[in-house]
Amino acid sequence: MKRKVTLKQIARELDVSISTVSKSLRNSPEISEDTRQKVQAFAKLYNYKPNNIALSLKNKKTKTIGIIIPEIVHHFFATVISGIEQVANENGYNVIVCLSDESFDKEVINMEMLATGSIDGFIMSLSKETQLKKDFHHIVEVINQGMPVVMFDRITNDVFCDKVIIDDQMAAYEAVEYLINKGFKKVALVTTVDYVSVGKLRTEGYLKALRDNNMMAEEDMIVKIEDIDNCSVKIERLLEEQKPDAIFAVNELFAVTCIKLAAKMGVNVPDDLSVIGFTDGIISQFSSPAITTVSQNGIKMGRSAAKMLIDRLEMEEEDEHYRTEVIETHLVERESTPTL
Amino acid sequence: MKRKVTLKQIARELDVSISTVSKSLRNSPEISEDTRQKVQAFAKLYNYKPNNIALSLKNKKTKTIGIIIPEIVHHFFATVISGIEQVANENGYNVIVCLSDESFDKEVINMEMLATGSIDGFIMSLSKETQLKKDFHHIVEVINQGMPVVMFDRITNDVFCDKVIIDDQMAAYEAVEYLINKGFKKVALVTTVDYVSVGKLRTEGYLKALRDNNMMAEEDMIVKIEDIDNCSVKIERLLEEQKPDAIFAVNELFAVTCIKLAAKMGVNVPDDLSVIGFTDGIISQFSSPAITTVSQNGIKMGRSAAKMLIDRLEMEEEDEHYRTEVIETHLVERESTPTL
DNA sequence: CTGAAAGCGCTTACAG
DNA sequence: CTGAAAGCGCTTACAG
Repeated sequence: MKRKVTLKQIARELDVSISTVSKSLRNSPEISEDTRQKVQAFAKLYNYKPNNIALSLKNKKTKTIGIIIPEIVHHFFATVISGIEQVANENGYNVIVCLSDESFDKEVINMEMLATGSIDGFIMSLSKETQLKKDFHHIVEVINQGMPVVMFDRITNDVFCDKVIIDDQMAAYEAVEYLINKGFKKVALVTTVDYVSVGKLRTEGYLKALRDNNMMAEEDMIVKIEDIDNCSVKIERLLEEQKPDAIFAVNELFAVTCIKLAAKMGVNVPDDLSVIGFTDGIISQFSSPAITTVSQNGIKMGRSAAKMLIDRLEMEEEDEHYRTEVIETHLVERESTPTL
Repeated sequence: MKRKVTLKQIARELDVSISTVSKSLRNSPEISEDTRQKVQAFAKLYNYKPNNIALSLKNKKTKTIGIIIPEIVHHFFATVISGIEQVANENGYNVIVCLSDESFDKEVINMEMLATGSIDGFIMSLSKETQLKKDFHHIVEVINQGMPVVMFDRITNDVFCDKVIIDDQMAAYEAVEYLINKGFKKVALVTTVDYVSVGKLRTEGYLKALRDNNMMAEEDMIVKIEDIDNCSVKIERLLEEQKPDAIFAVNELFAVTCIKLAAKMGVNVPDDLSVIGFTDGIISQFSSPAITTVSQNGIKMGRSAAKMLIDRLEMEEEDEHYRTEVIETHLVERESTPTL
């Protein structure tokens, strides 16, 4: 077992000073061609690599990005990480991932843990609990300490920082209008509880689309789901009692659940019922029928967030001007809506 | 903007030495009750937190685990990360994630990048290209430097280290035997190319199950898929020409693809064709019909891998004895196989 | 051209 | 009880 070699050891071995070794390896012009070559050859032989931690301490930057997301076993978030990782890698950054598990406390703990030196900046999406509590002191604090934060998807307007979002309201509006234009008269909504920012915005888009088309929004046609695990009853009741001819669901789990429950009740999708989901994930692609959905390009969101963060990290002067980037969405037509 | 406060600043502020501040905060008995309280109060007021990087350099451990996996947009791997993260968190560790993108070079680069001080140990699953090349020098090197590595799922026997796997061959054997016991006579296999270790083992399990039941393994009943994106032709040909009554697919993507293609050809699952997949992911759960599958508990594998790594990191003496943990699997019966 | 010194932020054995 | 010193591994302004 040969342990990692340090400058000190090389210096001792070659009988020169540590400074000389360091400078040689960095090709400083101060050093004679001769010693430089000698040192470099030796370093190569022993596979010397500078210690990242020492560099971080010295340079006061770690070249790593902290990501805090609610969960990773969720296609959309995995997709965003993938995008972040691409850009991070291209720029010599690493990525450290923490999961809040939708818990406020875990989000706070993770942020504090990372904020003390481990990373240069954050990319995050709020936990449900944080959105419910509307307590963002941990984020504001980090920003005040001079550490940049980029929020994506589940954001809040109460914190000033860079953001990457989609236009949730508009995207929902377009999806619902698409259904209306197909001639559907009873378009139901399956959405989240209101405190989830994106759910709320998508709900608003739904309402607006109905309004603009002179259709009444009926309370009974809207199902708000708190917890995916026991949502079946509510959806079944919707299908039975309201008999909608189309459903707009604010995520793909809701959409596929609607389709499965409909099938169980003998309601055929798309013949008797059309369904549009949100987030173009693996479920939408592979469910039968494949689900028409609002695509939300996670890779792109991740790449964009990483770019914004790195730009800010490598900026010369501080810039108090924050940007919000809106990633475009579009409707992916598949089998859960009629083809003409 | 109030920047992070350091021991030095507290010391200056309170007009004591840095050592005194440090000791006070760590409740050293050397320090008088009086100054200790004073220092602690002040530190609390200014929200002092020791700098992780400085601690890492001093202690020569970073309390972070490096994860290298082929991709993250893959339910199984996301699941494993989630399990690792749980145990890491419980033990005060962070998790740094790198993706090899199935590329040997990226795997090597990422390992070297992390190995130089950033982390205390690795948890990894090999990229396809690495398995194809059978070049593991980067892993051996890291281990020789004294940095522990735990491999999971896609492993190799050519490297000595801790491992977490399932018994792929046995699990496949059981799945195929299950089909045979149901009375199916023409059980086809949809698998990966041979160099993917888990694919190969599952293939062997399939062959053994046939053999043990006095059934002939026919070449035409076995489809080996290199690349998911253009596998349709091969599977369609299998369905058309061989008309299997059951298919064992070595992952859920293959399984769902078989079902979708069968549906397109008017072959009903499970009435005309039974399908069993592998890896109990989101696709198996939500596809229609839901897919009977060999569950491979990613969370458990992740937890176990993290536990093994942390145990080794916190072990007093070096232990040259490596363990291989086998996580149990079981068949989850769903709609793609007959119910009786 | 080379090396000693200071410093990044911390801890701890040792001296006073 | 307090503080100076050494050290983790590195870089760089400065002296010689």
